[in-house]
Amino acid sequence: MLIATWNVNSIRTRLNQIIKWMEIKNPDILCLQETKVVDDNFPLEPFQELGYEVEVYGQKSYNGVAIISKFKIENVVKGFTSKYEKGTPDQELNEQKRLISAVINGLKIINVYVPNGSSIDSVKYKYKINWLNRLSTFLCEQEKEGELICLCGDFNIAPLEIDIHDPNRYEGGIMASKIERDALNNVLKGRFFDSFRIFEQNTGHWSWWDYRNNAYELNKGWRIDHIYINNKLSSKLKSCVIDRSQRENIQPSDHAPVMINLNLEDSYEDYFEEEEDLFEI
DNA sequence: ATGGCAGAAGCATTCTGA
Repeated sequence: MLIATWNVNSIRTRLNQIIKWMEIKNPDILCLQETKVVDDNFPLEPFQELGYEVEVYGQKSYNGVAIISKFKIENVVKGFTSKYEKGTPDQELNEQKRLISAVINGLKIINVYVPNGSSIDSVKYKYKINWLNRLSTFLCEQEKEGELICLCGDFNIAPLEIDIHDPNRYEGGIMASKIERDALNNVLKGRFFDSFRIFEQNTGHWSWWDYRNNAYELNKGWRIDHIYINNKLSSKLKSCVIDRSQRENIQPSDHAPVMINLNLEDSYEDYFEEEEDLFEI
């Protein structure tokens, strides 16, 4: 099963290149961020014509996330589910459409667009940390024994120094500060693993290049788009790649898609569980 | 230290992103 995440920086502007990419790569599940459109104006038909189901959670101009899937999308959750009343922190954190979750083929997909935070002295930075802390409790609420969970999206955080082209210049700043990384690690709690780092330990691999200053041509990038998988899934992970070719499109997104391949069939664990079930009968 | 590039809204220019 192929699962991809892509900050497309406007679904309507990027539609044709996304469709073309899907026809080539044939992902089973595609998680989008920064769709920048209200749900009624999301272009569903091109994806449906390719045989996909679509669930969207967007707003005007900013943010917006979507899950596109070849398989039935179930148990959709939009925003942080909350039993609290208006005026609570949850309401403020849900005003920006940044989280959509669903169950697909028994696999829980959580697609996030983490706030950028602007700069570390900004109120937006506080919002980012608050948002990540709420994501941490959301994830705890979502975790069930034995469940397969994939947490992916644009995290706007370089997890390590090696995820920045010029750490001397950027370490400690926005997307590279200790407080952000601690908040991210508190979300992951040691139970979720960075798919990309299971296969690649070297620097020089980026998922985002600034539109400005010729950053792509100079290969001055950051790795801020991630696919995290929990323990249960890690034994099924076959690959994780960043498709930087999409950053070379005419009028590209500033992000490249990231994709994992999971082998959900024929795993030893599944076989073992089947045997266990038979034994119980 | 600042701006640079891009998209949306909406029609000149501002806001936001990372």
